Amino acid sequence: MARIRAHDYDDRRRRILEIAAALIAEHGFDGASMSMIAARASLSKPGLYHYYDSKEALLFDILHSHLTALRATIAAVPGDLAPEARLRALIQALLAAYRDADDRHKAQINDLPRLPREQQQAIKAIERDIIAPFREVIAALNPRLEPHQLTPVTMSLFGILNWQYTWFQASGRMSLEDYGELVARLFLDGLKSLP
Amino acid sequence: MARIRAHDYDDRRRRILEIAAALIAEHGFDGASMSMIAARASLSKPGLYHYYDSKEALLFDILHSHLTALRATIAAVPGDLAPEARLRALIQALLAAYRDADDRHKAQINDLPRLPREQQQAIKAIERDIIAPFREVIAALNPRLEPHQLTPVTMSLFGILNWQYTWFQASGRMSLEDYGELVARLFLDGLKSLP
DNA sequence: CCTACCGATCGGTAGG
DNA sequence: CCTACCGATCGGTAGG
Repeated sequence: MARIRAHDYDDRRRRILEIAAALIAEHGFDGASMSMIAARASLSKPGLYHYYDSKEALLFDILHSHLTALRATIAAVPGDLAPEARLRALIQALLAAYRDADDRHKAQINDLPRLPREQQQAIKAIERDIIAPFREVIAALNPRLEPHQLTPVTMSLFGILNWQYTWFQASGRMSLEDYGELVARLFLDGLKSLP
Repeated sequence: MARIRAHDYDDRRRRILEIAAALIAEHGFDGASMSMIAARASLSKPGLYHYYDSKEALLFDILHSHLTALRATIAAVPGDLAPEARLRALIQALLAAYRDADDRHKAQINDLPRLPREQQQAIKAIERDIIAPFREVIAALNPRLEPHQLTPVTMSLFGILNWQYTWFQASGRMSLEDYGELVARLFLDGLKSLP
């Protein structure tokens, strides 16, 4: 028989996830203890374990929910745009989804290897789903690119986008949308002149 | 009185540093224990502490020696080249220095926040020395760029270069030099057409 | 330079 | 008897 759960169980779980992501981003997966996470969530440690069976399950949920949301955002970008407009829209969608997700993004980059192999592969499969639309529109934008160049070119764009969290300041003189437009121009004009 | 040290003290220390960088890259700073590092280096734990006074000192030496070497490589790039040739040379120099330095690079990206504030700032100062020549040549290549655009454009290039370790396979069909040339073309042609 | 340890804290779970 | 926790402590291991 199914357990009865508090009516706000899902909300509480989500709140714990966000608190844990912030602490893991700050201290690393091993440095952020379940005690710290529990304390920050105003829970006892057994109370925390009521929501997540293990520290590993918590990390998996952080990464899985983050990447699932990114994938949904990318999948929602209209497919019938012209290639150039579509790449702009994909770049803006990804940057917008990264907004306020620095903690999860950092956990993804730093702590994915802390998960067991099968869970890592589940996460990496979602990463590939996110990359695929970019790869396809890049191939459409420059048909001269040879297959073995497509991954390096696509990953160059992801380098730009995934590195942004290390230096971008929302308080600076450039908005994230402006940066998306800058990246789109930089990359599109460079791409056109390849190889 | 100064202790007498083994004639190969510095070599042994360097070997420990490389072993430690590999283990920290694999397991994270907190996940790589001093016992693991000692065992891998065929040392007892107190033996390891003969070479490094603390785990923190070991991490600092990994990052400091890595970034000092990068800075020297960048500083050795001729200053009298034309801007376009100079940017190509800077890109190739940085990628060449990253070769076989994935462990140190990963430690830099993931574990810098594990150091105390002052040591972090010492490392970040070297990072700025590495970035500065890129910034200057980018400004020379496109004088239309406004000051507040210079950091985003420069960091876009560093995103490309610093992300490379996550996907690049030396065994693939593209060499690191070829990738450097691809990045130079992509970035230079994009840069010219900004803003 | 070793074995043998320490104070503390880890992730996880017992009884109530 | 249930769920939803608590205070206390488990076996192991961390850095030193």
